[in-house]
Amino acid sequence: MSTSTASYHHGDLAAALIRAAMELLEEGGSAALSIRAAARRAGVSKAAPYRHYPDRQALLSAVAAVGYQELAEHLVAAHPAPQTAEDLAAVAVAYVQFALQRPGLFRVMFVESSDTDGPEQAAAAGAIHAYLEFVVGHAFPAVDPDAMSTAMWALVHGLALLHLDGKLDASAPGIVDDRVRAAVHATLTASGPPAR
Amino acid sequence: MSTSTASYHHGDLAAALIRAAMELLEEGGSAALSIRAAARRAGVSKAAPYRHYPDRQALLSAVAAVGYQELAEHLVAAHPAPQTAEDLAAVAVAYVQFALQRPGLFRVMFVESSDTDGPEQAAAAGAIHAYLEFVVGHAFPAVDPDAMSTAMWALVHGLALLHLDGKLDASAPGIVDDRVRAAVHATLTASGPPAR
DNA sequence: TGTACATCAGTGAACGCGCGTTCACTGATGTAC
DNA sequence: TGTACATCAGTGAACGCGCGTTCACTGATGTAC
Repeated sequence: MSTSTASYHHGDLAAALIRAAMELLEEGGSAALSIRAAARRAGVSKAAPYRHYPDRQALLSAVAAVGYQELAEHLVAAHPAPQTAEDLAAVAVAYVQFALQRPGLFRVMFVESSDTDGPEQAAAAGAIHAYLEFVVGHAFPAVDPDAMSTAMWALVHGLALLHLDGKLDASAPGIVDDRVRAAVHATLTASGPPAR
Repeated sequence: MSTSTASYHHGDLAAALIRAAMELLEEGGSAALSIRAAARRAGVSKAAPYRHYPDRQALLSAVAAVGYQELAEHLVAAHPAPQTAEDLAAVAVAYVQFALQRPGLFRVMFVESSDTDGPEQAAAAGAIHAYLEFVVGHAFPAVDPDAMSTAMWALVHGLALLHLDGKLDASAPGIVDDRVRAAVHATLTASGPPAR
């Protein structure tokens, strides 16, 4: 818990606070992430964080920024250059698994922001969208690539949150993966509406 | 604000508290919904709500139950018996609009529950899924109806939350509707993955 | 190489806040006879 | 029809909580000369 040198000056409090905040998020959800709790966990006084973050929202934003970074890495790791529907499904599974494994972080990234999401947040969201557009466009040349990639993002995002919020059964790990894959395939292999 | 008879006994505090809670939700989001605030708004002492709801969570659950009812009515009103892709898109638009018009309520219904969601909540979620399955199954006989309806739900749910959380532009009302319709059509008219 | 001093990153006490919840209570209601 | 009494739905004061944030402060660091 303590750094190598137990000095008066912490050394890298800014980063330590983000780390502490992430841990709090994993343990107690976003409600558990307070400036005071982060300070406590970093072994520092209640007021110390204000040297690095002007207010609570700033800390939240910083955490979210790191989260976006990690999500991006996680997606790329699932499949660097998806070509087929299976590849795409693997990326989708990765997205949902990220949310399920780090629900607090995921919520801070996507659900807590609305009010004061800085340019970082907006850029990160744009990056995700752009990445999906690229990936979907390559793997799946649809009639309307923009609509298709938006749909894909909404699909995985919706699956993530419905599982997270207990609206879809996520009790066993395999179930979720299968459901995500099935949903992606059902979406991609639809054959058009019936005659009217 | 006051009921017809300004008596010591309220008359129907249980319902009045739900109404008050809904208003608070519209105005300040779920964070603004406290037992105390609801009591205040209903013109009653802080302790009075405990005659009707054992704790905060119980009030939240009651509010969510009403919300599910209203969402169901809203969807049916959009189209009683969807047959075509357009009909389905109309229902999808209704779902997203419900979320955008009543964000606080929508969040309580879907995002606040996880811990202690009673059987009501589970039943309501099941009802939504069943309704979608019925609707999607009739309008769109896919290979895997269950996967297709799950995908549809996740799609609209994801669209709702991405707009709600500012990840997709929702500044003008028409934009959202168009985007939802485009996403639904892109999903339903996909023509299968490219050869591999 | 040594010292004076500015700057920086912490401390700890305090402010005021709204919250959930409990408690002994009291006024209103309605029912048994 | 009238009265005694049980029950019910409120009151208001109080508990303890953790929070965000501010403030004057002090110890550590590093730089100019």
